[in-house]
Formats: sequence, C-alpha cells, structure tokens
Amino acid sequence: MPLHNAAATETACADCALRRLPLFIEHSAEELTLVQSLKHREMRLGALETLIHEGQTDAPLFTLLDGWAFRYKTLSDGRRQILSFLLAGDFIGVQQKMGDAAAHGVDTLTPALFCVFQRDALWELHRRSPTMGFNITWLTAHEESLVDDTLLSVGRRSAEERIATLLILLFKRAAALQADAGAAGVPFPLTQQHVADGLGLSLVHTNKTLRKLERRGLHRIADGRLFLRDVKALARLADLYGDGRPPQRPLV
Amino acid sequence: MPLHNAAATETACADCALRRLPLFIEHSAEELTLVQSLKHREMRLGALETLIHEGQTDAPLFTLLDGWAFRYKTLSDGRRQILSFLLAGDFIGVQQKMGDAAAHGVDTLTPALFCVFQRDALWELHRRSPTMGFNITWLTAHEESLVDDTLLSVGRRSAEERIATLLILLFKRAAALQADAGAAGVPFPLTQQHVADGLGLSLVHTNKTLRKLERRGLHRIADGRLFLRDVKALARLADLYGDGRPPQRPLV
DNA sequence: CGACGTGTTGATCTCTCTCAATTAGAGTGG
DNA sequence: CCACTCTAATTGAGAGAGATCAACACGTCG
Repeated sequence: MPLHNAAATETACADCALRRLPLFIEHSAEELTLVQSLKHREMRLGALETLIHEGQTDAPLFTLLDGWAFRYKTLSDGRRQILSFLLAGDFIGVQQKMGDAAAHGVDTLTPALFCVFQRDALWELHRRSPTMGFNITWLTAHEESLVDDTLLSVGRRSAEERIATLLILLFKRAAALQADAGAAGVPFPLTQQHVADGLGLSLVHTNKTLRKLERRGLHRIADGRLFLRDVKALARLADLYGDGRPPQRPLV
Repeated sequence: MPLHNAAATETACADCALRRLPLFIEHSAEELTLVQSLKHREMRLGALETLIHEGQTDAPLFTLLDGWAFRYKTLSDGRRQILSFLLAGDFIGVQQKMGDAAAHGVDTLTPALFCVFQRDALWELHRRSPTMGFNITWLTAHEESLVDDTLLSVGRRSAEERIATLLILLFKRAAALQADAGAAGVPFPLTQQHVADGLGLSLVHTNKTLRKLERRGLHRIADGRLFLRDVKALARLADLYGDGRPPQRPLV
C-alpha cells in the first residue's frame, strides 16, 4: 500500500487509500470536506511503538490508515490482555470519555499511519453530519461485537479452539483489505506473545497449540504471513457457524 | 422503584424514573419530546425470561428502565459466556446492525421493564438531535469499556481476582442507582451460575472461591443482596486502582 | 561475536474442571 | 401436614488443561 512517504505530503481525505477499498462506503463530497476540516494531521509510527499509553489523559482520536496495531490493558504486575487488534480503517479512541484517562493502551505491530483528529472532532462530526455520526455509533458498536467474540473465546473455548477462532477471524479481516484472498495468504505481524496475550493463554502453551494445529495441516504461518490450509477443520474447531447462523442449543 | 403497574399506563419520558437518578444528565424539553415520539411502547418481562434470542433477526432497540438483565453468547454445545450485565439506564441492541442477526442473546435476571424503540429510532435520533446521537455514541463506547474490563479479568486474572473484581464493579454500578450506599447493600439477583458464566469459570469453582472470600470476611451475599465487608481487601485482590490511575509496569 | 528477541520442546506443578453426593429451601399435590 | 420435586448452594475427590520452569536453536544486529 504505497501511501505518501514524505511527512510534508499528507493525503487528502478524498484521495484516502481507505476509500479505494471495496469495504468502505461512499461518502458525499460535503462529508469528505467535513472530515478533511476536522483532520488535524497524519502521524507515522514504526513497528512496536506506543500510540496511546495506558492511563494517558489527553489522547486525541485516530483512524488507522495503514498497518496493524492493538488495544490492551495490563495489571500492575505486568500481566497483559490484548483487547482487540486494529487494522486499516479502524477508529481509535472513542472509548475514553473526553477529558478522561485512556482505559487502555494502543501499540503498533507494524509501521503504521494514523489520521489524527482533534479532541472535539467526535462532537463536531455528529453536529455537522448526523450521517457520519450515525456511522461512528455503528462503528463503535461493531468494535464492541469484536470484543464480545473474543470474550466468548477467552471465557469458554479451549486453547485449540481459541487459536482456530483467532486465525479465522483475523484472516477474514485481513483478507477483506486486499485483493487476492487465498493463495498469497494475509500479513500476520503478531508474535506468539501477542497471540497469547490476545487469547488469555501463556506463551508456551500458545506455541505448543499453534504447532499442533500447524502439524495437523490446518494452517501455516511463515515469513509474517498466515495461510489457512483447512478452513473447514478450523471452523469446526472454532464452532463458527457460516455467518450469523444461530447456534443450536443442546437438547439436554 | 415504584413504576406504574397497569399495562395501559405508560410513563411519559418526561416522568421517566431514570431521570430522577442523579446519574443521568439533563435533557431539554425538545429532546424529551423527540425521544417520546420515537418510543414505541413499554414491555414488561418476568425474571429469567428472554428479551432477545441469540440469532434473532428483527430485534428492536430497548432501554432498560428497571430491573437486571444480561447479554450472552453460547457455543453450539451449550457453553455460555455472559458478556455484560445490564442495569437500569442501559441501552440494548445497538450492537446488531440493522437487519442483521443479533450477535448475542439478552435474558432478564429480575422482573424488568423495558422501553421499546423502533428499529430506525437510532437513525432518527441522530438525525434530529445530534446531541442525543453523540450521547448514544458515547454510551456505546462506555458499554465497550465494560466488556474490556471483563475481558481483562477473564483473560488474565485468577478465579479469586475475577470474583473480587466482579463484586466491586457490580456493587458500584448498583449502588449508583440507589440512595443508601453501604449499610443496606445492593440487590444481587445473580445465581452462582451467572457469576460463573460471566467470569469464564465453572460453577463448582465459582462456589468454592465465593465461599473462600466470604469466609475471609471480604463480602457477604444473603437474601439476594450483596454487602462488601472489606472493600480494601477486595480492591487489592482485584488490582483496581482508585479510578483510572495508570498501572505501574514492573521494572523487570 | 556476543546479546537479544522469537520460536521450540520437555518436565513438572497447580489451578481449575469434572464427577458425585448432600443439604436446604420453595413450590405442589395429596 | 407431609411426601415429592426442583433449583441453588455446598463440599470432597480425582483428573486434566494449561501454567511455570528450564534449555536450546536460530536469526538479526550493533
């Protein structure tokens, strides 16, 4: 994804790479102008850098334009839980109330490009374009449903099932951002430590489970790319219904 | 909380019991009229009934006016994860995209009163009152932060720590809805099975852990009420900082 | 070339789960 | 008033998934 490299040259919203993705909806010229006017600047971070510190009080709003990142929380003794992974198009920072401390940190996984908005952009957006405001609400709700899915995994799935679920869901999200679906695989910039922290598992057990699935031919991770070798088997493990099909309650 | 009992007599938004709670912000007369116009009807359920079935496609929007409920997901073999508990004032149903299947079920814990809105009320609200729209966005984001907290618990806290965390957080939320904070305790309509499903634990282990904490004098649950006996000790277990204070990363 | 980050594997250890049984209370019907 | 049933809470015992501890391999980098 060749975005402009020179710090001085910022992309106009109308030319934003995100808009080229089939995933994103059309916006009117006025909406684009509005967003453009709220856009404060762009920001570029390297891999494994911190965008928002846990407990930071003045974090602005961001949109992730390119790259991977993740939200997380830590306990005082260092135990870390990754709350969600962020891909291009994701909105960052709605969670913390204005003037409040950030409830979670955000780190990058890869070099990443962010669109930075002023603190009050959220309100301005609502005020000046209810349509966009509505979209934001919906986006926020969608983010929550991702966390819901993870909570189900971490709370009720076995290690194998959790890994299968994560691989499928991340694959789908990443695949939606690129042209060729299956053959080339999708980028997979997570270390096993990230996988572990995202699934509430230990690093060692994550490694062992990952290897087990790989040896069974369900997937393959190599050179920072993920390939799904046996989606059927993975989906069976993950107990994922085609999409949104209601689960069957046992007759017991 | 004496709400009207006769099915025919519905409360006007201006007289809504929720507004009397110090927790809720003021709204202008126009805003109340708007909400009133979008309000479809009220709905009353008994304890342990289902408001929204998992996978249901046409669920409307609700506000919980009185009582307790919870959102949950289940796997096909019956394993259930409770995603969040719902108390008076909580909004229900933003998560599912219009026309989409509900990603989670909602059951009541106690008899409950709901305010029912049409499917497109969310959009109307945004369109006709950006202020309210903004509030909805914020409310949705806040809901997510609750799920984030739970995910941290389930992913990284021990059974003892999870229980302590849940007790404190539920106590706080319930206490905010009533006058007397400490002495009388707060309602606690969850069975141990609910606690277990909310924390990703088994019923048996939940029971044992609960008893251990109770025997240590940290809390007491009796007659459907929860009393916190030693908040300090509970907070220490839960690793909860006063409120939003950033956690200390270990120097290791 | 040594230090470091990441991945890998084996050997324990333990927290939590599963299985089983008992108690207590609420509701029902005879 | 008393069996009978059902649900929720409780407790003990054994089993197991996953955590922790320890080494080692490999590639990158200053």
